[in-house]
Amino acid sequence: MSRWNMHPQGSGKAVNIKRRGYSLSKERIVEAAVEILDEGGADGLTFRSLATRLATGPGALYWHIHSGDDLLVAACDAIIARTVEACEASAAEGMEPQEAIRRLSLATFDAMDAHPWVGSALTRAAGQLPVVRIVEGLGRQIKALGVPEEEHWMTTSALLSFILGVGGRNAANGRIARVEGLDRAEFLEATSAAWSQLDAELYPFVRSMAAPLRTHDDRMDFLAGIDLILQGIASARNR
Amino acid sequence: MSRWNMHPQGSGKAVNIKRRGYSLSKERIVEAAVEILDEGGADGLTFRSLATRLATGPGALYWHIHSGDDLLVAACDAIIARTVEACEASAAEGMEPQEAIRRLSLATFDAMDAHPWVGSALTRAAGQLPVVRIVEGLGRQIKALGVPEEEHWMTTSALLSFILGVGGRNAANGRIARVEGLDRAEFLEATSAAWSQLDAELYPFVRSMAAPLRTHDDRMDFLAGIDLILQGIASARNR
DNA sequence: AAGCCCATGGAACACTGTTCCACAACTATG
DNA sequence: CATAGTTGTGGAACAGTGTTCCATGGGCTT
Repeated sequence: MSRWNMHPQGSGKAVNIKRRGYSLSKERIVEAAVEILDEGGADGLTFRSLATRLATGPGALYWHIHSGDDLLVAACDAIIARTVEACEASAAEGMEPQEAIRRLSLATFDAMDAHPWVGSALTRAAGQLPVVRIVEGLGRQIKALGVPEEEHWMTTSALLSFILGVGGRNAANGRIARVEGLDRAEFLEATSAAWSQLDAELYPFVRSMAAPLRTHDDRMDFLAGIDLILQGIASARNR
Repeated sequence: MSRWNMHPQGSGKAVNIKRRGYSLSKERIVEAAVEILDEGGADGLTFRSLATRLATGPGALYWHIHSGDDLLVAACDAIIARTVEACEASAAEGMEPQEAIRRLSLATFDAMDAHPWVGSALTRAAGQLPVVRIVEGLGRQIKALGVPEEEHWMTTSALLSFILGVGGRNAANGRIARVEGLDRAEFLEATSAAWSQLDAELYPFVRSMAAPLRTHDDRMDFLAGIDLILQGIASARNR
């Protein structure tokens, strides 16, 4: 049931300083978790590594956090919350819905690019707060776009799936590259090399993508994908 | 480096019967892995459970499989290979590219629906054989659609991201439901209930989606999303 | 028949998430 | 001010994981 609790801070009462010079709190734990995730990816975050960084034992963490999933969702939400907030704060008054969707999507992409673990965490946090924040931002604009009500969910869901799909893919790439000890360029180079050696009869298209893969721009492709969907929405309206 | 090996069967020479009445082989191991995955989800597959089912020890498996990732990718490919193959076999001669894309996408969706673990495995197998199979199928049709060459990768990638996004999301839902001990209907009910209790000021849109969420059809929404992208592609061509 | 090598499967290692509990530190009460 | 109670702590222990290692067995070649 705790999975369905949408309010990550709990009752959030003030806590006093304890023996270690500062006390544990969900905020402080999540903050440390984000640092570890940024440094070592999702595989680097364990209750041991987190406890070590906070100079405590694993058991103490469970007083504030109910499970590993809970921790990951909270860390994810720490990033997404500030991303969505910053995006809304900088939104102009009379902005076109399409432009607002582009901005929110790009902001999410950039957040997942800066913190690759967010991509996979978001997928695993289906229905949880961080996803809710994004859906809310997208959905309002879909509504403003004049999409018929019975298509609100389908349309929003399509955008969300695309965004999470890209994020998940990038996260997976990052994870593999990290395990393999490669940086992004080397990883693309390796994939490209593997693709160019595929059977020419069976995989002509993928082979022909080996070269473009090396130089393509993830961010531009992402935005182009968003525009594809937005155009699809627009053309569905004008029929 | 083994990660880049695109040929899952290795040299694949015939193997003779050994002491257990039948010998281990990558095919047989993968077959057992798929059974375990179908029964218990991704969390149910461990080298121990697999070894037990095959009446051997974990060490023996490593002679045929190089790592857990390797195992998951091979299992995933076993499903995707036959899915793509069946789809191509049933494709009519003069079929419209759009229709071919719809069919391949739906076939992939249905495969991920029948084997929910495939959704997450596919994401983690970025650039590997199973993804290559899907990209090849999509890409050919994109080409047939007359999309300009410099947009081939972006367009194919957009479709792929959407498909993997949906699959990943469904897989995550399934995983959570399994952990929580819920079936699909109960899971949707729980999510819907949680959404309807969100702050009305902060999340009006998500709240309004609580009801539709309960009755929506994943498969129809998926297909509608594909059509959105296809329409986007078409309208980009006619400008 | 001897030797060889592929393949096997069990033990061991270093890790994981999670639970448990003795105990410390702060708060409220008599 | 002493005492009792509550909240929080952190280390130990449990059951499990992926992976490596290696003594041993089976079948093939010479």
